[in-house]
Amino acid sequence: MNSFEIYKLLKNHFGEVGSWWPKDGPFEIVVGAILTQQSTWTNVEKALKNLKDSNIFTPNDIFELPLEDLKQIIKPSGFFNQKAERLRKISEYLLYTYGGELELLFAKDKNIIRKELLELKGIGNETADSIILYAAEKTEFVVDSYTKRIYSRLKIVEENIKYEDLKEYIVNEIPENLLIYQEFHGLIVLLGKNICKKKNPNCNNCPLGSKCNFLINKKDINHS
DNA sequence: CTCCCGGGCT
DNA sequence: AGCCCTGGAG
Repeated sequence: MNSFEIYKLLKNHFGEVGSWWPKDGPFEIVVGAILTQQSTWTNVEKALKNLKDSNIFTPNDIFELPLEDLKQIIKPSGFFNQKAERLRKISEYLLYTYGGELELLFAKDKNIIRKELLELKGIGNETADSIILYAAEKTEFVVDSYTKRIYSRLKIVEENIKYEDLKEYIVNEIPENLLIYQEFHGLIVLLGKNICKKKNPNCNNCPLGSKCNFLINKKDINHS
């Protein structure tokens, strides 16, 4: 089973997820990408709502906000000490380098954008790719822990495959198309959080169930 | 490998 | 009470 078949099965099961990432402007996507690291989206939404309620919308708004205030505002998303400092640094960078205009950064080639993003503390592979895919809207595929878990349970790749290797593997099996990249990652997240869960996976309702023998393998291990 | 951390789910 | 969450840095 190749990645495009997986995509189609997931889309069939979950339906249209569209571009999936909430789109209230590119900067909010950047902020959301930082806040959602190792945190649930429901908690991120609380933090994003706090930001809106405090009239914080731009890199300038964040940079001018006292750090302690920012920490309190984003607290629900967890890791708030680190995330506040990183958001502040990133806002400062965008402000000084691009006058706060993300479009100036996004006008560059996606490989350049990626390199620049990765130099910022707090932005690693997945966050950089999420920003490029959903905020800059360029065809950069996003891989995450769900993707790794699903692909390794399907026995398609090894469990500890590197980020870049898994990304390369998938990209070579699907059309280079923005909406497909955006949707596929969204569908993988839906599967990973609702069905192919870390503990107690719901294999009975899995759209990939017939192609996957994760539970069977697990039982074999438990019986031996 | 360990720390960072609140909130939701079980 | 314990586990997990759309990671990243040191």
